[in-house]
Amino acid sequence: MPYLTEFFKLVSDETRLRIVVLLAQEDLYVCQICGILNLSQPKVSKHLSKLRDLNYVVDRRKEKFILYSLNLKDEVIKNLIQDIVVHIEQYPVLCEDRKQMKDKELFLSQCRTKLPE
Amino acid sequence: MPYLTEFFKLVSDETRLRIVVLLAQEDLYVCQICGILNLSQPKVSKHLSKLRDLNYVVDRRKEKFILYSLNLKDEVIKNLIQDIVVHIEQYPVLCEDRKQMKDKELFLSQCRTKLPE
DNA sequence: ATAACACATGCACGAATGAGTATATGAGTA
DNA sequence: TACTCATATACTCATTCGTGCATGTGTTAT
Repeated sequence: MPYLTEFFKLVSDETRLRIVVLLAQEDLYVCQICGILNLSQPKVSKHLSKLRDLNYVVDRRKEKFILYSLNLKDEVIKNLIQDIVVHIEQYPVLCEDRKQMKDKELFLSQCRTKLPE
Repeated sequence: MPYLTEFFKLVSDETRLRIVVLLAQEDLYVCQICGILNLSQPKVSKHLSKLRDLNYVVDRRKEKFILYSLNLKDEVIKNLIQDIVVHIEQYPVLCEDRKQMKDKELFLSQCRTKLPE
């Protein structure tokens, strides 16, 4: 059960919940997350590192960039996050984040170089 | 969304998660919770008061005793707790709590007076 | 009224946490 | 090699949090 409480503690921080929900919808680079959430890079990086240290996300380098993806192992947790995404209209902040994510140009402008792929 | 993060913070504490999962299965008196979890009364009471202040549980007095019940409003949260209960075999601590709960005599012995009903 | 019991709360303390700023690392490019 | 950019980390600080112990409140029974 430490897995459950550990995860709950992580997503009890609004920023981290927003990141997790974003990653549940799409793999993202750090600069994209900063752009979408409109938060400073160190802040985002620090939260990502917490998630990474505890293995809830994994990262892989792509040239100059680092791509993060979700890495949930517990079925209950996976269901939870999926359920949040399904009911995302109920959560204005998460909903807004999703819109920002879809608006490619906006968050791309955060990164001064063009992204891989 | 504050509702989500607020709840996650509450259940990021192991004791509170155990209490919430217990109450998801059965309404309980404080002394019963103490007995089942084998924790001091002030500790249990304090956690209950946090849950109560934020309206995730409600209490009603029955004679000398106070009965607590769960009071979840968000569908996603309700699903989550139900899902934990359904998969409870995966969480040894919660599983053990459930056994203690079913073993009436054990936790009744915690209270020196006989319970209502 | 007093005592016993169920429960709540106040206080003190150490530990963990999130934020901001500055700086370090590491890859690509000229 | 020097420089730029993407990302990570170190440091400080204020705040929050969980715990244990003692005590307060409200109810029942004698």
